[in-house]
Amino acid sequence: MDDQARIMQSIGGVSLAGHSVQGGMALPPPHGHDGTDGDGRKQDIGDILHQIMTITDQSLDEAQAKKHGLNCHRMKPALFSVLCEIKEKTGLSIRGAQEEDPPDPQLMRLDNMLLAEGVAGPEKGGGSAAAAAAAAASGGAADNSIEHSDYRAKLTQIRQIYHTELEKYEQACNEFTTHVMNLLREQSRTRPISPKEIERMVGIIHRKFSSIQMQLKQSTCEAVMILRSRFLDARRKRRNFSKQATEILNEYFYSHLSNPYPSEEAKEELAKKCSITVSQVSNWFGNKRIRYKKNIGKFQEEANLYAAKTAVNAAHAAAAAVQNSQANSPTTPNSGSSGSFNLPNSGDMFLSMQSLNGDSYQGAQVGANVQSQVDTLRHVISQTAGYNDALGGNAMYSPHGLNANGGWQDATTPSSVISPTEGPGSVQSDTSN
DNA sequence: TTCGATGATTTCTA
DNA sequence: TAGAAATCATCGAA
Repeated sequence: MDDQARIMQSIGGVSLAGHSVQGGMALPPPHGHDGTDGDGRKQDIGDILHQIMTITDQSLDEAQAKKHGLNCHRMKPALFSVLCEIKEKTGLSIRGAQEEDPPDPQLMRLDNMLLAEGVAGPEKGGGSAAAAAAAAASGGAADNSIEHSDYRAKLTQIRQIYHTELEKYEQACNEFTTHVMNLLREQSRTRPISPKEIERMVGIIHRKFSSIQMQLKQSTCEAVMILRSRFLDARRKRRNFSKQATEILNEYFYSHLSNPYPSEEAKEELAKKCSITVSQVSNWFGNKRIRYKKNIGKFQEEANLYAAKTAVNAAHAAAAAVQNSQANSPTTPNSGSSGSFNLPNSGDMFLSMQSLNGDSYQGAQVGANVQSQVDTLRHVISQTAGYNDALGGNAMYSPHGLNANGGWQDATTPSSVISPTEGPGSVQSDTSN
């Protein structure tokens, strides 16, 4: 029987983890032996194994001394090789089951979401894209910009916490990995630990830490989702438009009552003037049309007010234009551009002014009529608490813009439409009473 | 706290 | 796709 076989026998004799060691092993020749003293070697191996098995029962100093003795033992390299082979074989079967984990789809989803929200990946304005999308959905302007910046600030906060925690985890992971590797390297001198095994151990540690990271990512995603939903919910938190904005919108509405459908350009202009968005202008006109139609009586007073207001403005503009016209070319009052009305609110107003006396305005006649209207209106405004009182039951405006079907008449047929901005004419006759 | 006003959203239609 | 109509949700005055 050769050395190898004898070692096998001995190992088998102590039931070393029940492993049967097969295959050729290149065992180094035992120190100081020529391979003939079989009983002596058997005794040696028996001693070594006995020492190994009883090492836990010994005191630390004693064990250290024994350990040193074992390390120096002539049979140590042979036993070490056997253990290495056993470990290699058992390790392979374990590795086979554990290696090459497919990427976790949940982790991928989390990563993608964090990237999309601007939490993970390079700094790109703290998820400004997401915030902008949400802001666009909300259609807000000034107020939303506040909410937008608030959203960004909170997202930046989440991003900072996420990165700090991630860094902490990575640092802890690296420290722990280094520590374990050092320990394993240290231990590899006394027990068989292959570099592959160390690698595997590192992999296990990394997997453990990435599961912790996943929890962090999950929590971050939840935080972002909550923030996002709160931000989007804020869309419903409306704020009333400023008084000025409402006035501008109302002026347009009542001066275009025959066809209160502003064009895209007009909407943009109004949005600009009112510091709101085009969609808010659209909403406002949508609401206004519906509510006006539903309760015309209720809006009568408002209509009167705005009609008068528009009339005053128009009259001012007209008077100024006439004055200019007269100053520039007294002999030809209606020559050039100054002869025609350049009203701030064109459309109905222009039409109503044209039809004020049945004919279109010309030259000095315009000046006289308009000035008279202005004076009358000024008088009414100064003498009365409000148009309603002054006008009594004689409404200066009646909602002729609506047709029998409840819809607005087509703006392309203004001749059949009596605009509310006929106000000046009506006012003149009404107040003259 | 109530209630009307009002901005926003949703659903439907032409 | 714009607009009508219904509805929701909030604001703000009483």
